[in-house]
Amino acid sequence: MSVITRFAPSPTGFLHIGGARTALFNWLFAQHHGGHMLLRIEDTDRARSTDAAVAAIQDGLHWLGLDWQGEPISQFARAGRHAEIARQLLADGKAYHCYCTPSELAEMRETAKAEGRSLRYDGRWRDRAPDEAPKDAAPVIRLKAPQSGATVINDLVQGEVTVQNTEMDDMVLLRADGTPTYMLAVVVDDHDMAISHIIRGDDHLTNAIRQRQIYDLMGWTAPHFAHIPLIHGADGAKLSKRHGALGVEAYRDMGILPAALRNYLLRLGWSHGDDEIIESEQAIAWFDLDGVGKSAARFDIPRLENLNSHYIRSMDEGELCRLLGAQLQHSLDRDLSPVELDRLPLAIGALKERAKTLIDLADKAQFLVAGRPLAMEEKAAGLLTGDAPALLASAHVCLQSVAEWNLDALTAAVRDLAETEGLKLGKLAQPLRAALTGRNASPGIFEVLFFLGRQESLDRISDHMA
RNA sequence: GUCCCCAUCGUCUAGUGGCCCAGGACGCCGGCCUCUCACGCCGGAAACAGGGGUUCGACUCCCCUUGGGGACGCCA
Repeated sequence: MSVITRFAPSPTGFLHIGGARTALFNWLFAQHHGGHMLLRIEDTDRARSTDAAVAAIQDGLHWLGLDWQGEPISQFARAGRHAEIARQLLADGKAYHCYCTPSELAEMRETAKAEGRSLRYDGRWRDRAPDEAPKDAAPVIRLKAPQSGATVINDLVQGEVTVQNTEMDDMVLLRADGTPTYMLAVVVDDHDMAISHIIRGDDHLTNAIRQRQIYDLMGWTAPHFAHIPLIHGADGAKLSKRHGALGVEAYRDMGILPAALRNYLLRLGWSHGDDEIIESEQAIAWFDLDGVGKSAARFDIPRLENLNSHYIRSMDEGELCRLLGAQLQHSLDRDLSPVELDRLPLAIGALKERAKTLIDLADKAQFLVAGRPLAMEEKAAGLLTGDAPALLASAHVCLQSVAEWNLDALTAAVRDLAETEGLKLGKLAQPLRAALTGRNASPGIFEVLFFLGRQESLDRISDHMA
């Protein structure tokens, strides 16, 4: 049997981080087994579905590097097929018309709550004769669910889950307006699309029991279920808007790399021994459902940033330069000059060791594109007091005479100067750093001189010498 | 309220009855390296929710309690 999974978001917003992980697991599982993933948009709630959300979800998936087979499938477009199944169930005596009004149902729930029972529909139309139906009311179609025994699913993550049928009511399949409910639509679509494995959040666990009843009554073989635990916010509560960054594009904007987010999301709820750094190719080879844990995980930004810094350091430098250039242009709100552009590949190796995010990287590259006179940070300004200006004047003279502006020559020149002045290197390096970068922390001072070039370096030094 | 699920360091987790007075990673603390900041390296503090069983032996199996989460819509 070939493996076909599906990612089935409802288009009511961006690609939620939890949804992203669900998509990743579906994708990985399909890839691992040589199958493929389908994308189905659960848009049967017309009032809440938007095209913008559909686009945002696809963008998010693309950015994350997850692909699916064929065109996205609109669930709403298949409403006719769903209704057909509902009518078939009705004709077979496995479903029935129910004429309860919304207020009647609300009342039912309240009474049940007051009496401490579960909030279920009481099945009052289940066995009524058709001629008792009110003339002017449109009915819904409800499933005639089994009333005794139990319904069981063998979940690939959660194990065997059993619910007594007395705990469940007759769910609505088709609304009074003839449109299908989610519960019916998922089952029909998953069946028609030949989905072999349903991998989704465990908030759907009890839904799986209800869906199982439909499969059984239709005489269909149910797919394998795998309900993965939810992701919680850093405070342990359910992830919500109050926790800030939620959509994958928010992480992109924070300067997180797709590879890092993938690795992070993978390790949230799934493990392979003590392995931490797992790139996609390895993940595909290793991923399986038995590595998925059963308990919810909290989202931890420092951990994500740590992984991100790893991927920043290990990614192709040319590609990283391109990302850095784009980020710099964005924050500067101007194009980079050819001279500035040329500094990027020189400095990228030193810069990437120090960055946790792309934003961070651009910030640390700031001195490469800053105009004179340099804006001084407070701690840098402090390094330029006392005999620093005089020291810088000596440095200016010394550096002016450097024949070849390369790392070796610059290292030798600065070290020699420190020695002749009788100073520890730090005494000279810090004022130089301040003058050259406007900060008290940067890549090594010889490198900074090299990246900036002779003219720019001398100019920046002269701005602060006595 | 009813039903379902879950429970190892602050966080993510390894652990499938003896290999565990519990291992790794992030974070944190200390040190080394050092022109600063990072990187890297070395070291440290830090957990089996509680109580009963089962067993020669429980982190591992069973039960209860507690705590957390989820579901109870003509939403998905």
